[in-house]
Amino acid sequence: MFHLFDTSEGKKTAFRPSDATRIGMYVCGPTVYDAIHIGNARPLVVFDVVYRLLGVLYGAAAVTYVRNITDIDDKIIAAAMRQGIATTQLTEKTIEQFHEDTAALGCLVPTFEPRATEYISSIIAMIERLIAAGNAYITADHVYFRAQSWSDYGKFARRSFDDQMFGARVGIADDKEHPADFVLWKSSSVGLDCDDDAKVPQASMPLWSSPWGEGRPGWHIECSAMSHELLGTDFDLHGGGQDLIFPHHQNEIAQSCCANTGSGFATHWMHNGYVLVDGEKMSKSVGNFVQVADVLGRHGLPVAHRGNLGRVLRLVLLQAHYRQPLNFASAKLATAEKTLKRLWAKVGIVPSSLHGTEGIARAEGASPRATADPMPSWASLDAAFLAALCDDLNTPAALARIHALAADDPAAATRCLAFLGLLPAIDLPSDGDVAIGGGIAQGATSASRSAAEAAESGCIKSRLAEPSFDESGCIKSGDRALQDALQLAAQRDAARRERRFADADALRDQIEVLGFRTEDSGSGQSKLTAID
RNA sequence: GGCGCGAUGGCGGAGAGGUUACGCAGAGGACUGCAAAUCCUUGCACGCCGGUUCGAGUCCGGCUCGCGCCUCCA
Repeated sequence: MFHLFDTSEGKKTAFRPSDATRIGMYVCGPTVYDAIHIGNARPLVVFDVVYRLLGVLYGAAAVTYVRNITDIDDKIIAAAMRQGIATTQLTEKTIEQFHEDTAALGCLVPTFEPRATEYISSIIAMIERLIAAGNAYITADHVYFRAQSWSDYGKFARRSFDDQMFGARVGIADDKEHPADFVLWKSSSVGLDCDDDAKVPQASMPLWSSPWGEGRPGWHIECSAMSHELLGTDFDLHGGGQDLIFPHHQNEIAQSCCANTGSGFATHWMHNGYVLVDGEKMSKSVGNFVQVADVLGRHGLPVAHRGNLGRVLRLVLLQAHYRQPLNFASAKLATAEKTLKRLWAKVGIVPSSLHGTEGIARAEGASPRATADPMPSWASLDAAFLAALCDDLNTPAALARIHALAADDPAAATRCLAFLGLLPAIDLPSDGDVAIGGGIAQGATSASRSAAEAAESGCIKSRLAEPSFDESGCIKSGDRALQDALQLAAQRDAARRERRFADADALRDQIEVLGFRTEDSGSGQSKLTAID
């Protein structure tokens, strides 16, 4: 049984779905005005593992995973204005980029990925119910949720009205009845709520008509509306970053419980810890963020090569327990890359390269374990591995188990790696909408193909006996440095054969200048590896 | 002011009242013409002060330092 630390209870509890054949899971997705950074990537990866785990425990078909896209927000409007484009143009572009990033990170595609703009009528209906019930009120420019109208307000986030420093960070709008009230709907007359110059209402603002005039929804209401539409009044698990506990999730709960009579909303809540930089929270406003695209090579690489760097970042994110703060540093990527390469080699997977350079690895003697079921069943997964994950998603312990397994049961280790989404994927589909699968089942097929292809492609052999370098067909004809290095490697092989070791060492130095490392194997075969 | 989190070996990072976490780096060995890779072996630890206990990284109390949230945030 899966045990998780439930934010609403403040302790570890058993995950008890109300109906084990219909499990609903909702995770707050991105507001699409800019590419995601590593802090945003953490919940994507963490809850992807939760999704996989629930799929294994209850059956993939039983789990409905909803991860929304917030495509209407004042920051989006402001960013689009700054760039001189329509908001939809910006959101489409950003969503495409987002899908590329999540695919590189090895995340399965959620069951539903609803967009706020597609649920405006549900949002309006919910606001109407809140007004009718006295939980919301209308001012000249806004519709507000009346926080004090719900007696449990603040309970979830453990905050009382009396103890708060209202306006600690942002100013309090003067048409509110109480500082804790929050916006459900903004009329078209209200300017942008953002830091830059576009604070006045703009003609180009996206607008929807409503009983309160033309306007746009507030921030929290869309998640309540979408989860209600797709998962129903009550569902099993709601997740997100710790910074969403208050106010976002508290407000979602308040809205949903008030608008849907008798609702308890989500029964379990999980929140991941922050990604830090030099001990401080990574955030856009501080400017200390690293985008996922930066890690993947700033779009300088073909999509096919970004996947494995995404897997490296995925490993970095899974190496710490999800509730712990994670201090990001590029050195962690280097360490994780080394760890991952070794693990793959140990279980017999040889990806062509983690980087964009034409990588060369020798596949000989290393057979892909693609026969292992890449998205294994409950029964085929190592029990200790599964137990670690079931213990509040202890991925570091699960990874330690994989290391132990790699030595004496590579096939089992490979199944675990596949389950965690840590197999190489050098040929991700570029169209993004397929990513690595439309669900757990497809994800499996695709991951298996990737592993097999990883082992088969991008390899080249240099033999002492017959130095024929293009037999594998993996050499890029246009790659001068590689061709030169291979020539030198042939000469070096000959020199070694003739025991002219001084010449051989000199040749090795020359090859290194070209960017390749020479490695000799005991069987008299040499191999080249691209130096990072 | 309120609420919450963290401190583990050189680094990262689990665990948790008595027994190897694990990874990376280091050391020694095997292998190698030399390297690399690989394999084997190995050293290194629980912020500070008290307390409970036969026994405390682990429980209790206090302290120090760092961080987060209090209506932008994943």
